[in-house]
Amino acid sequence: MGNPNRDHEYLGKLQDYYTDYRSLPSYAVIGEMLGMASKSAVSALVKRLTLAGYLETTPDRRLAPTKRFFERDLADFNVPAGLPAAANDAMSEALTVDEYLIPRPSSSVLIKVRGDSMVEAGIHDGDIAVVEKRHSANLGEIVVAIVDGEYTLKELARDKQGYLLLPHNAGYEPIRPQEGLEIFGVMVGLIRKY
Amino acid sequence: MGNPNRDHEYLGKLQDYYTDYRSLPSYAVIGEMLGMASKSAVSALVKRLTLAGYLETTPDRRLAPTKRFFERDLADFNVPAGLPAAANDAMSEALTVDEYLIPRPSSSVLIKVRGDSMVEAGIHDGDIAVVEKRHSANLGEIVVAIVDGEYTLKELARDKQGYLLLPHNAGYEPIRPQEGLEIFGVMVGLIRKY
DNA sequence: AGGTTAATCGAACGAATGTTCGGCTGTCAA
DNA sequence: TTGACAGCCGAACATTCGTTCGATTAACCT
Repeated sequence: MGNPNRDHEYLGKLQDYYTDYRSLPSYAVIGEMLGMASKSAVSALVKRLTLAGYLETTPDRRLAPTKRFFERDLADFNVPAGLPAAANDAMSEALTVDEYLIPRPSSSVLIKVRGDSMVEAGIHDGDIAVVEKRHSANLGEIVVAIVDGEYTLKELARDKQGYLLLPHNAGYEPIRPQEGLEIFGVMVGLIRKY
Repeated sequence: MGNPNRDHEYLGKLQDYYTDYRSLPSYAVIGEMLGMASKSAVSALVKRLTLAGYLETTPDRRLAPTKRFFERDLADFNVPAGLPAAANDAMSEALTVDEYLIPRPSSSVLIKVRGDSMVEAGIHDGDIAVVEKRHSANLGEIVVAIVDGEYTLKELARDKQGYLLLPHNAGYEPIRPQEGLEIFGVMVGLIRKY
């Protein structure tokens, strides 16, 4: 072959570039970066990396990194033997916490929780709730509702008299909305910092 | 003006797109996405978003998101009554979820919580703990400790007999390490997904 | 040695890119 | 009402994009 396979090295430089700019350069610039004089060489490289699963083409024909693009060498991890199940399985395919918690940024809002009416559901004062804006919710979901002009975080429930909002704290009473119940959004995640 | 300022809405759609593809579309595609018929409108929008600090241009003239692009609006819970749509006005600050939770990536580990020994501290089975690797901890901190070769998440405490690990669940007994107590790290954050 | 194949070069090409400028329209303040 | 102005349209434009194809080079195989 013309050369030992330097694709891994090339990939590394692309990863560095993307880390710096959150964007991939054009073929011309890639060639410059990697020391290639022709764009056709870059084109071939891109084909190889695409085949290997590191790059892909968006529906509108733009070059974009795949999830695998962000994989790091296992050697970097240096895991002590017997580490408790690291959260890789939980985070599954997400590369960042942000992506894990917020799949649809435009319809999600972060809301700081005030009060202790939900402590028994593991939601404390000062926690941050990830709320997906919706006007409907299922029973049993934790929702941000607007009751008498005030925002409140409770579990959505219903009995024979209609909908009601359940706190998760023995010291609080369920709320029965007087005039209509308006749902602001549904809680889909929780963030806490110690 | 020709229109109320919809830039925030436009930004949201760009964020959604980038979340899906890790790449920004061309002006033509942006226009399609946002319902603009002319690329010049997109060009103007990009200028506005660049001025506002959400976008930037790489050294080789490619459009790229900035760090601020990934910030999320954080609303406080007791927002004054008003139209639900007006809630965006009540944003107090903005933060990036990753930086907020993981200030020191190289020394932090995500660990999935197993069991219910800490439920009364609002830590449930299946939650993900953000753990900062350290070999020492202060009393009262929640730590990942290694006891008899097993990893466990508990509060660090001490009495006249020495160190002990406190569960936060009435059904569990405190653990008194037999031979030495090894600290793996300290819990600094919590992530939960519903 | 001869043959094969992978990686690159160099040049040419049509398609797509982002910029620019004049004109239109709806909103706001005076 | 009038004027200013922000947002958008539409078209023209030079630049840059990524693709393609034939030729060249170097490692590997038999």
